Amino acid sequence: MTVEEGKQKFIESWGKMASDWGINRTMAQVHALLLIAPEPMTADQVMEHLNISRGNANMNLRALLDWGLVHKQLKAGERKEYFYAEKDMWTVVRQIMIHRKKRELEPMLKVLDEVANVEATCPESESFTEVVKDIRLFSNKANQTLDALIKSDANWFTNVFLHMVR
Amino acid sequence: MTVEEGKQKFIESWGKMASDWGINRTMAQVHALLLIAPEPMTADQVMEHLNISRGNANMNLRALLDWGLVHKQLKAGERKEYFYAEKDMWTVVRQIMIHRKKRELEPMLKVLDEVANVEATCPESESFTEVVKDIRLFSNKANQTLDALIKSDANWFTNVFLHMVR
DNA sequence: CTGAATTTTCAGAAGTTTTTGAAAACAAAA
DNA sequence: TTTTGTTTTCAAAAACTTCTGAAAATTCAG
Repeated sequence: MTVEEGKQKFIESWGKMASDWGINRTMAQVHALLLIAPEPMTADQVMEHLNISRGNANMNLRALLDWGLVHKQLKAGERKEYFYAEKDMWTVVRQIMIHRKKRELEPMLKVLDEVANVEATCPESESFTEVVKDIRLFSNKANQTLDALIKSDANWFTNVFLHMVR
Repeated sequence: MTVEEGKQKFIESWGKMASDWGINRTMAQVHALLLIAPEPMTADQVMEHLNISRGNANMNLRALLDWGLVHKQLKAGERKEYFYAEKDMWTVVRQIMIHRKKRELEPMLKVLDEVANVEATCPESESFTEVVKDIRLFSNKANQTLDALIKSDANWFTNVFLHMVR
């Protein structure tokens, strides 16, 4: 396999995996492209390399900036913006956790809190309140774990792994 | 809020969250419905409750069985199949981990292995092989952690949490 | 077997998400 | 101020996913 083929394959499969995870395929491909680029790239280079339109490139670069997975670089004397990816995997994962926790886990917790206050009068509702209580407990634990995880450093992962298999 | 409103809200937001995670919204709603149902339900009851077609109900019940999140129950003297949800949250999460690890993480690991063997001749490919090596290390660690996690019991979560915030 | 109840399938319809590309907005240089 | 290079926006088109419903297949009791 040549380097070019390898890059191609990497970008493709990074995009595929991301779309399984509810993340736009193109956004992930742009990320992958910048991850393996030796130098920061312009929007035009991204468009050309991935064969996507200007609008698409712009939107996804913007989203990646917003997620903190890509950064801007301005070169002195140039008007074009250059983009480069955050390459530290631990930081990448942390940014994704922050973003998705806020967007997805927190609203769910809010609903669980609301719904837990249902008057459990009829016996028919027993099952409901019990399941909700259970999920609520679990989700709160997940939320706290994520909080701690986000604050921790790259070694945490290894530490937990060792702790777990021990 | 009445019990009925609560159930409604729960089903809706469970579906919403799932679709953020690349899981079919209806599949998650069927799961939510069965989670809070006091008794096993037939396909007809599911259809009626969620206002979906027979085909849709059938497909999603099938998928849930396949993911191990819902089980079948046959009642003596009845031809209809009854369905009930796996209610233990730890088991639910474990089943999801097993399924997604196989479908999503493992193919990525395979690609990373292949791609890591690219001949790093030109200096241009330095950046590529380095990033790939990094991601590969990280993903393998994640994979091992998941394996251990899948084998472990419900207390693991609490244990790790205590270990982490300590 | 036969026939009624039930489940499964799948082609086309409906719905949703992503992409395009041209026009508008913006920003720096002349 | 005007020109030129660059980024942003957004309505419409394309692509993709999910859902429907009727027909086919299956299952089981009689």
